[in-house]
Amino acid sequence: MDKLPKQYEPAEVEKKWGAKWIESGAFAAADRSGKPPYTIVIPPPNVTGALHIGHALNITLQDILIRYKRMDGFNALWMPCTDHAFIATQIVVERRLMEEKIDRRELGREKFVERVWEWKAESGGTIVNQLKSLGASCDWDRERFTMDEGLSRAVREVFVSLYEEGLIYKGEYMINWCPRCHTALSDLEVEHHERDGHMWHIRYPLADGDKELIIATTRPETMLGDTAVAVHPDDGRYKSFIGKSVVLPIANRKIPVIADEYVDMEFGSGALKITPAHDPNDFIIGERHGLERIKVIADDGTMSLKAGERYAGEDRFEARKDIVKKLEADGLLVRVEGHMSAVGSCYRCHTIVEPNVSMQWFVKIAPLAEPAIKAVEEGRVRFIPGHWENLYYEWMRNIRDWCVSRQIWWGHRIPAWTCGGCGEIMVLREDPAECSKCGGSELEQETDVLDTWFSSALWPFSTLGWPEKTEALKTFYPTSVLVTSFDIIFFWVARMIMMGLKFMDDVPFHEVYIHGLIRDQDGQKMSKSKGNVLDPLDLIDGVDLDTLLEKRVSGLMQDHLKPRIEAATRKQYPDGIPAYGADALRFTFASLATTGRDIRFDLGRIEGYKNFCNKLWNASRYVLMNTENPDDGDTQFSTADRWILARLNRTIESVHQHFATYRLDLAAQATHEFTWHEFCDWYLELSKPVLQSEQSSDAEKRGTRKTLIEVLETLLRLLHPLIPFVTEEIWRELAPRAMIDAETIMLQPFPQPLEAWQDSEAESEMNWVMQFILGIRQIRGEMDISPRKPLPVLLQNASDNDRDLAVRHEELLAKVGRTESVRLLSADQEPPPSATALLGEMRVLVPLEGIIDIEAERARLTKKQIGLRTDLGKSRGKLDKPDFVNNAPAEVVTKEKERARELEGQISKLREQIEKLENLD
RNA sequence: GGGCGAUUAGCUCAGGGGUAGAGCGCCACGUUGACAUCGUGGAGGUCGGCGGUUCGAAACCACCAUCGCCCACCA
Repeated sequence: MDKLPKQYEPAEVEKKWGAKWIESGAFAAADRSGKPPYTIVIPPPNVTGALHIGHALNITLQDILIRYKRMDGFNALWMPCTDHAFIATQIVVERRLMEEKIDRRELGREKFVERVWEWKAESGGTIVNQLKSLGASCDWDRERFTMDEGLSRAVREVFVSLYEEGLIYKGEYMINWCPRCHTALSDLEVEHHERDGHMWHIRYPLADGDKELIIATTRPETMLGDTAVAVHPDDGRYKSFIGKSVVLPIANRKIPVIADEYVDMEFGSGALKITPAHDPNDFIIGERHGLERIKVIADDGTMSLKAGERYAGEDRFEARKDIVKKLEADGLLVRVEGHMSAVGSCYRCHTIVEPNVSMQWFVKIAPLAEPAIKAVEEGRVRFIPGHWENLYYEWMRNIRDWCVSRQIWWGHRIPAWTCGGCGEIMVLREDPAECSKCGGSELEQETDVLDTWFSSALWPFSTLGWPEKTEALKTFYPTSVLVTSFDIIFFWVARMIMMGLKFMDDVPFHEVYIHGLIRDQDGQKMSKSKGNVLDPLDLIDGVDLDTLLEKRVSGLMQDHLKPRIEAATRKQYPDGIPAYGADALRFTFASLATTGRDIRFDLGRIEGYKNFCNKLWNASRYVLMNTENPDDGDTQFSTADRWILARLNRTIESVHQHFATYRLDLAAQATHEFTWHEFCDWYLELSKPVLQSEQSSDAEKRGTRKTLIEVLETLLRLLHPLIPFVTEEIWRELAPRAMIDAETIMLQPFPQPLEAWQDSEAESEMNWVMQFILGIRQIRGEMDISPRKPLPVLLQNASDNDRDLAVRHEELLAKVGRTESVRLLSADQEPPPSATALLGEMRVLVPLEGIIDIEAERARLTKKQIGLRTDLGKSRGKLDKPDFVNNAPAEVVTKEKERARELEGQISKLREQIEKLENLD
């Protein structure tokens, strides 16, 4: 076989098949067998750069499922897409512009957006290449981008319909404002982190008289915007204050003391400053009491003119310091204490967000949430694992209106126009030429864009052509399963369910398979700023240390982290990362995709699975070498032949089951176990005596050759979804020997269990052979006998069945177990001193003379005996208890009794054997 | 303040009311015509703690501890 090198080299094979598959059109959805459609829509990766290893996991799991279903005959569609990821992408491009010393504002909106499109082309290309390297069998001809024409039309259609229905409204409300990104954020886009802060206690003197209220605050700078102080109406301490005024320090404004039940009497002094323009609660209280909203912090995070000349233009955190100083100087600061509080920050740039009152667009969400909750309750959408449903319910039942407008440039522009003449606001499907009310032509389009998740929410149907009633939409909606990680259940999954139900009148998918998040070896979440990200391509192709270092420290927001990241990287990958190949990476992902939440990525495992690919490769070389000249004469199948088919059959059954329950880890485990430990370790070894022996007939040889081909060919198909490249490469060589003429394994049927392969008789017979050989090996291994030395073996107390099997499998025992001879002892024959293995009631004896250290054998048997005694003790302990015998199921009791009896038998046989050895001294 | 998850061999993780598992690592032996990216054998765990249910718990229940995560307007 000069064609197949001794070692599997993934690089070339993967490159070759990656290209061929795409050319062949095998990835395209097609009704090939009349089975129903099976659809997965990809969670669209952001066009912010390259995919990290978490994406690679997500992609791999989907590809495994889609390849499985495609082979299984379904009309399998995997929709590829990328997401414009508004803020994230805008930040990336802004940063690149900064490197060129260009400010986005100087460039202007139009030019800036052009630059983003350029970036999108580059980044989108990188991503698609990464996907292809992983073997992702997306239907590439259908590839979409959230901002392409069709999807943008869908966005607009949805926006306008919701507006017409009154489910979208514009208004001035409290929102989260990112002073760096200069945009509103939805509640979800704000991350809360506990931070060390302070609580300042400040005197607010009453306007009349010498009394005062003590106010506690964590944000003194907002006091400049206070328009009231609130106390609880039932608070005896302050009843007399209600309706009076206090003088707001520094600002020297009079503000009223109001009563509101929101105030917690127990907390602090029981008096609360009210800043309706900069605190969500105060905003609500302010609405209740008709309070003025004074916006003292401007959109860029500096103090506004309304904060007074002294502070205007000063950064909000600087102003905080200055205000505290001033209060202290004026004797108005009572005390300061340390205080931990959860501070919100922008999920993209981590700037601390400012609660701000602002004119924004909102989606009225409750009417959409209700049916979405019901869909999950009724099981029309099922989460896997199921406990994620709790999280979904929790959020959906407390959901608040969704702020969807963003003050940035990159994204779907809101289709609303304001007439300069009459002020009419129009929300339209088509760009208007004139005002619908006054006919004026001075129309100004809304500058805001939509939350990126607005378009993602439509993804399952917008990508299939909606609002057109396309054939694709009819065929593939609702999709089958959504594969994603838990962190976007709210952002994306919930919103897709809501929008799908609203606009398609059906759920967008039936199942949501939630997989874990990949963490690094220390359990840390992978992130660019931690410098612990891994590029899937670096695992596939390998990377040297210098390149890896360069990748990890370039484009870092915080330079001071560089040395630490460098040191950690050098320590963990002193020689860079070797090339493992895509199959090894995929198999690793599959085997790590357990039900838990986190996945610690462990290089040890990927190395093991690279070896697995090599093992399969070499097993295949063996099969190919031994099946070169097939002929179609008579065949006779050995027990081993029947056994391996029976084992294969069981493996196929379990793989189907594991795929159905999304336990790809178990599917990987089952195939790994079969391939390595049954097919390679046993069957290939058992096939050698047959193929190499002069004694075996041509029919027997044909039987074994045929089985080798049949098992391997089936196994390749079974493994293909997990490790597509290496299986395809081998399969192409092997297929002609299996009389299969086809271009690709990808479209071959996925193996099905066959009744004809079931064979429990062969399984128990082979079990005997294997136990026999294992016994001999154990003696060999523990007695330090060379594996090459053939051993004479004597059988004592053999049953008829034992005799039968020993004769029938003499050849296997000789070649695989390396026995020199196997002789039966009759009942009255006294065996020579021997090393012993037990096989049921039979003793397998290896005469010691000249071979074995008697003392060592005695020690070995004694040790074994102690182990068995411990087990027997436990077993008897159970059987001696009447409670057990009376209450446990009869079946269990019987089994336990049998077990005890067997242990007793084995112990006594060992004892006799030990005694014999002792008598030799 | 609510909620979720995890805790099993040195490491990474499966499992699951009746005999404690895998891979890697470790020790010993071994270049037999698929594979040294390998083979054979071996060592290694009172399954986080304390109770409860049960004939029987590592598994089920309650509580606790540790770690991780999500949600949350107590200033």
